[in-house]
Amino acid sequence: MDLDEVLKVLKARGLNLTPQRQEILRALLEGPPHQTAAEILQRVRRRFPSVSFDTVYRNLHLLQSLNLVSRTHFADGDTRYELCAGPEHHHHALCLGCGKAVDAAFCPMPYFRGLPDEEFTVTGHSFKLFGYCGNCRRGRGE
Amino acid sequence: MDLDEVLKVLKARGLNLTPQRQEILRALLEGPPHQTAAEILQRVRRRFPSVSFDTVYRNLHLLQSLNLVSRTHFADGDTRYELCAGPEHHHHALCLGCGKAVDAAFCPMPYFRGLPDEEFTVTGHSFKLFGYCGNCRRGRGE
DNA sequence: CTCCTGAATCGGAATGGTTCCAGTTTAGTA
DNA sequence: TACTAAACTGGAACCATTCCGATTCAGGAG
Ligand SMILES: [Mn+2]
Ligand SMILES: [Mn+2]
Ligand SMILES: [Zn+2]
Ligand SMILES: [Zn+2]
Repeated sequence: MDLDEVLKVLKARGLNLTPQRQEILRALLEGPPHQTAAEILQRVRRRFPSVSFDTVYRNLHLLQSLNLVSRTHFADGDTRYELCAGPEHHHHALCLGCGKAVDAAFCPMPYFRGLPDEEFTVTGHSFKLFGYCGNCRRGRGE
Repeated sequence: MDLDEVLKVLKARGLNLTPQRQEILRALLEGPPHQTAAEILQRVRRRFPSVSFDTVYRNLHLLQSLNLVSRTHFADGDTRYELCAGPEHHHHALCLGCGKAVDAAFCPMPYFRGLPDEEFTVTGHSFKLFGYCGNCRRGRGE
């Protein structure tokens, strides 16, 4: 997943390549994974000090609608964003001690066989694991 | 799951059985499943018009900590609560059209075999399905 | 029954992440 | 270079939830 690749998608949709928009993408590419909107804003403001929250959110929403960014609600309540390549997806294991997230390879959907007696068309799903990472487990009993 | 049963648990913990607390439980028992905090408050105020949001939230938190109430973040963003009997749990299919939730029997955890290469102790999980119920599917294409 | 005390409640203010908005700037095009 | 739709800005608005100081009350001791 590289910057030019993303820009190509945006251009294909006739979207303007503003400097702010590109800087938000750079923040997602070069910063740590799973950043909050505020963290992304802070990073973007290094180069463009006047960027507003509205701009960050507007672009994150846009990128989500293009399946270029995914949003996850973490354990501590805050919402974090990360780049994702197209329709692919992954899930997370969230540490209740330090709040960090680990990407998890497991996806439950292959095991799902449809709702037994309800008429319902499934278009998406969400799966999360909660627990304690090695560090935090040692910091507590056991 | 009946009122006296819950009250027994509370008493066992030395918690006061205030009228407001009992009325919140009645709202959960007698009202529709998956109510928001505001809906619960509205129902409780029929009998106790001066109950505050603080009281509703405080009690919902308390009941969660006792595994008597579970909280779910629904598709439209609002948070809904329901009674649950002890450590048992279930998951939900959420309609993106009307916002309604259907309880789902499927739980993915029996199929989960641990994180491949990460040291992580799993203590909980979350699973949700998104899609369209029969009604809303008809109201759209297909 | 009355008294006492920690638990619980109340009303209203504060919080914080997100969204809205009116006015201004700008990317892309001809 | 001029035009226009798209995008940006700054700050206000929103709204579910939390916080807080003052007040009331449930349950137990005497
Ligand atoms: Mn991830
Ligand atoms: Mn349910
Ligand atoms: Zn999946
Ligand atoms: Zn489960």
